[in-house]
Amino acid sequence: MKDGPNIARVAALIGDCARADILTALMADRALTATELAGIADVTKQTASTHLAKLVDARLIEVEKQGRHRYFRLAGRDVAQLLESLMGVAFRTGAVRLRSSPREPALRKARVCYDHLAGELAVAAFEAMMARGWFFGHVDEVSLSDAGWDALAGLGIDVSTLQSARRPACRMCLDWGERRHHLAGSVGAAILRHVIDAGWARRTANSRIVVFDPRGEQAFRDFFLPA
Amino acid sequence: MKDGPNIARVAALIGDCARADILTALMADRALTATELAGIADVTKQTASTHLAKLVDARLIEVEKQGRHRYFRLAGRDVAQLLESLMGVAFRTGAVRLRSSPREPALRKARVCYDHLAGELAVAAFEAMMARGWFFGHVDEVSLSDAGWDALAGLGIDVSTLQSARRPACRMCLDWGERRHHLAGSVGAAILRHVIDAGWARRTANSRIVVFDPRGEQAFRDFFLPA
DNA sequence: TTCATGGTTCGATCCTAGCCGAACCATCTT
DNA sequence: AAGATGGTTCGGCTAGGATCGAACCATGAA
Repeated sequence: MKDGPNIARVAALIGDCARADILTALMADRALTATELAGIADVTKQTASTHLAKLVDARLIEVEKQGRHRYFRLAGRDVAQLLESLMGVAFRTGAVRLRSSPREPALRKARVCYDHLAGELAVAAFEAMMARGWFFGHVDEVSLSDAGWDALAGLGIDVSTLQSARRPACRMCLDWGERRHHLAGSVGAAILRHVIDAGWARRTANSRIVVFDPRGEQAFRDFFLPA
Repeated sequence: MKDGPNIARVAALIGDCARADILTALMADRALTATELAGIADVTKQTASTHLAKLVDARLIEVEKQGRHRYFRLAGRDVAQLLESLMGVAFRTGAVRLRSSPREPALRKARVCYDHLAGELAVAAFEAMMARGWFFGHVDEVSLSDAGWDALAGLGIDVSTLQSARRPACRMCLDWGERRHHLAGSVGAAILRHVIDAGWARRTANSRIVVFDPRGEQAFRDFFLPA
């Protein structure tokens, strides 16, 4: 009957509550894992999994594997814009839904990601290190430069002991709070170890939050984020 | 869990094929009656009636009674914008509707696509315009050049009135029959309007076919497809 | 290695919503 | 008035798809 793009297929995908919740969350929260999204949409993991598969298949979202996690994000600007348009219309027509979502500031600031540091501090530190030329390489493959090697030695981190066949020394890891990368790999793990061992911060019992004490945060900033 | 507008409800409304067809037909800025829309969506009157009631209830379309007819139109610019966004995403993701049935030759030659001209003539005209440097830009973003501006002014089309923040003036639209692009956007719509207003061609009642009369086709070719 | 956790696949259930036939109402024509 | 046409409402049928329990695979931790 018609030619042109099939808008019904796309709209129907967004037209399910669970999937709409997922997409909306990805608009605000940047990159999230499948189980997080299942919680947000208030469905089981299985259900979320099938929804996510459909969204990926339709190229509305993209996935990035990282270890046993899968991080999902919107596939492009046009999808975000489409969602905004939808919100505009939904708002004008009075189709509003109210609920609230508290968010943990401490978790956003600094937390553990597997065995390395994540959060605002970690992202800022990584970007500063990059800017100072401590690393070279592309997105997937990053290596420590001589300058980086020396700098870390100044912290007492001996990089030579971290070289291992089993595990890359440096890796970039997508930060779900910031949607930018922070440092992973054995060097990233060594830095977290140093942060804890030097008494700059401590890990909390049953959460991933890393609590810096004021002097520790200052020391961290002095070293990684010089003005 | 979430707050904000309920986008799922709106998206689900558009997510039905019949309703999507109805909305798409209404994008051409013309008010259509219920039975016309039933024909376009290829459903019975009853079915169309319930669909239209839902769309009106959700304030996506508006209705105007006139005698025993009821004329429907889109409820606002935001709805049109939303539909365009949907088309953009649907097009990028390759969700295009296949229709393999043998085509009427008239339909293949010239027809209405939303609110602009499609078909062999439209594709040829667009390619000739490109070749003559009336446009510049990439695939997704095309703009009118000074030469194009002047040329259209020669037809009596004042491009300055077509500039709108809501809608791109020029867009490329894939012609399903030809598998090549023709011109969409407000400039494309203005050209179709001129073709009709100048008496070069007329739209048919219940189909998308555009019928050129011989002299009109000659005038169209003289202007857009000079030898 | 064994265990725990993140994620997927399968099968079955259940329910929504689209669809149409038929009857009905409303408006114009004759 | 009767007839024709545009449009709606009602009831029942049906298909598609959202959902979850359970079992399964993959990866990291102990």
